[in-house]
Amino acid sequence: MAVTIYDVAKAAGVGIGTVSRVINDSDRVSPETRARVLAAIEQLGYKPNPMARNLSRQRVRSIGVLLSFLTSPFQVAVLQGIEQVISKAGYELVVYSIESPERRDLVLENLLEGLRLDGVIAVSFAPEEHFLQRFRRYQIPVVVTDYHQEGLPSIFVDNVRGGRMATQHLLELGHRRIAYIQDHFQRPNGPQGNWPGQDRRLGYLQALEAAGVEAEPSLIVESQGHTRARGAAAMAQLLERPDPPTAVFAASDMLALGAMEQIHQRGLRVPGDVALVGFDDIELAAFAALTTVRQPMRRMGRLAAQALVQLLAKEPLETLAQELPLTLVVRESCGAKAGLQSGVAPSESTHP
Amino acid sequence: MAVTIYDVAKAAGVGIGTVSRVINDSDRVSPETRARVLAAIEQLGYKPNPMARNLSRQRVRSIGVLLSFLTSPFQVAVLQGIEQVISKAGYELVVYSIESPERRDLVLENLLEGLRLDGVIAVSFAPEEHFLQRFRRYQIPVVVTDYHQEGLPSIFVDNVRGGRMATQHLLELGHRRIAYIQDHFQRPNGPQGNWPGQDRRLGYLQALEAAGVEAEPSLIVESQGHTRARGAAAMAQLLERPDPPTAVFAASDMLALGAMEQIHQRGLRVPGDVALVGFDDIELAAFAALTTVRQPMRRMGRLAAQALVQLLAKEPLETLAQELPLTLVVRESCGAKAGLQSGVAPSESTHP
DNA sequence: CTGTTAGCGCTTTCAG
DNA sequence: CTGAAAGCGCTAACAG
Repeated sequence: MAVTIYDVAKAAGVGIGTVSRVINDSDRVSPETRARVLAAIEQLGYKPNPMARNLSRQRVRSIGVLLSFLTSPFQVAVLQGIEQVISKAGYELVVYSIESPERRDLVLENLLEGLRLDGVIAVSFAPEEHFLQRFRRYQIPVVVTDYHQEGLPSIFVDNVRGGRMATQHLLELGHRRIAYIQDHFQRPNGPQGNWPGQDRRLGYLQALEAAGVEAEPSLIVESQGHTRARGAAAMAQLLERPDPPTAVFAASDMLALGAMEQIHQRGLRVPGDVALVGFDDIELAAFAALTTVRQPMRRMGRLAAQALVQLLAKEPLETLAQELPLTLVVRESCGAKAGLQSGVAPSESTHP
Repeated sequence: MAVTIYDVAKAAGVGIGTVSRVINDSDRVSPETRARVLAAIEQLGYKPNPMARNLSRQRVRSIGVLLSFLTSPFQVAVLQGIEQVISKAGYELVVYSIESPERRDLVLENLLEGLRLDGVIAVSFAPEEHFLQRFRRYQIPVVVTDYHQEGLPSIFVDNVRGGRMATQHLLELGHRRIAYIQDHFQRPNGPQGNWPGQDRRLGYLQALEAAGVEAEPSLIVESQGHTRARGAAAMAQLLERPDPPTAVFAASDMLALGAMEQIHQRGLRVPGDVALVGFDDIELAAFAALTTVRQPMRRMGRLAAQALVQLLAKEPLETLAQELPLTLVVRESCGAKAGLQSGVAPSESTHP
């Protein structure tokens, strides 16, 4: 096999304990000894074996990210932010994709029983309390993004406010019959039973009420997940009504874009016939000239990863809850004016 | 600590070797003994410790994916395909993002010295021979996607043909001054020194030649990487010429979309003033109504992962090289006709 | 078929 | 400060 700590010890004429101390450069070792050991390491080309290390330490120096990977560009953007920070901090990034809420517990279970990760980032949901307890027992910090969980380090936006912003925008445009396309999950994403889409709906309702517009329950359509197909289906449902809405707020850009397709397919135009507002500001949104509420997605990921890295370094966090700002991005739809709009910068541009 | 193999052995009244055999259910153990052990396992809630296992086996039951993650939707799509298969096969998915070719060797180095992965998938490049040798020595299979490497399991498309398809399409439309926007890397992605973008250029040149059109070297513009900004810059360069091209073939959709933005920004239209063809057929392409050459991205990932899983199961591969088909997807640009086009189905739709 | 015995390579007490 | 020794929990020979 490869060169081990024993070889180094022998070569340096010290005990393996000393070598261990040197490579973990924490403990006190006399400068001379250290130098000798370092020389031996250098000369032998010694590399500590991570697996042995893991077994001893009961940790693997890698962090897990839980997300419904295949579903949403939003989550991919968050992941990108996470990756930036994590890899720089020298951790491995293990990605767990969860297709359905049902699979979530299974994945969490495996994750707890499996290789012990150093930390976990949950995207768009918070693990249930009994899982959190176990993570705590194993001393595995958990950070949550896109979801505000009391008592847990969370990076999030004010989705209620976001829902208000979107709806207010439509109200200001003069719309009164405003529909909401919500992402619907079978069960809540966290103990509180609320999730971003639900908070956005709350904001939507608040805005309507503030404007003195009575909310019509049938104008709230639920679609399973954030795909274009779902958005299109929801929109179709709305357009087939005898009294279709004049404006639609969708819980995500993907849903909104699906809705937009549907609108165009019926020969209608955005915003001429139906006004549309999305949520997230994914890259696609700029291309489709979709008006939307922008979340700082990559930043969310970066901050979450930074918080985790800090936690792992035993540094205390200044704040458990970090709220990030939302921005309403108003664009003119492609349907309204020929040509691709590029008046508004695409979300966070890729930095070189 | 948790319950170990010793506890199980004691409870079942057998030796740890037997327990080990049972949990690795490979060897011959008498049915009764097995039943007793299984009962003890069940009763004690025993879970094998992956880290101890790793150390013993010198393997970690996880596969690494190397890609330039932040850069391209194409690679994310491939990753999605990989994830589907890998997680189902019970492996962990470790993502390594490589921002620049220079970092590549560093990552490979760490990967070889670090936790031993069971297998590796390289997206859009092939590790150099000396790395491959080391992987071979460690018995870590390597599969390559989006790149054809002799002697290595590769999933790929015929990029030369793709380049030809795109260019022929433009030629058939009557264009003669056709530019090519290439992704340029500082150095080749593999021993052969060719990479998808270069092969596409080759196809471009072949098509021109076959049509009796003399290629003009200055119409080939190189841009670093696959971002919209790069595409826009390249397009700007082309449009500022006294004799701009009437058509442009870009090495990727991202580059093409950047080009499209630039074209629109100058008040020109696609394809009216400048015809445009991209490559990949990422989801954005459908929205921008971009004509493009479609690659089966997710399938690429799935096949690569399947090949790797097979290799890890010591099953021989039927074929080392798997070529996947390309499709020319013709769309009308948003600039040509108002309204979002949805005549052509978006690439692979997300399955429920 | 099955128990025993060595490791795997490192971390971490625990005495010096 | 440093060496020796005891694991970490499991796999894999090796004798029965």
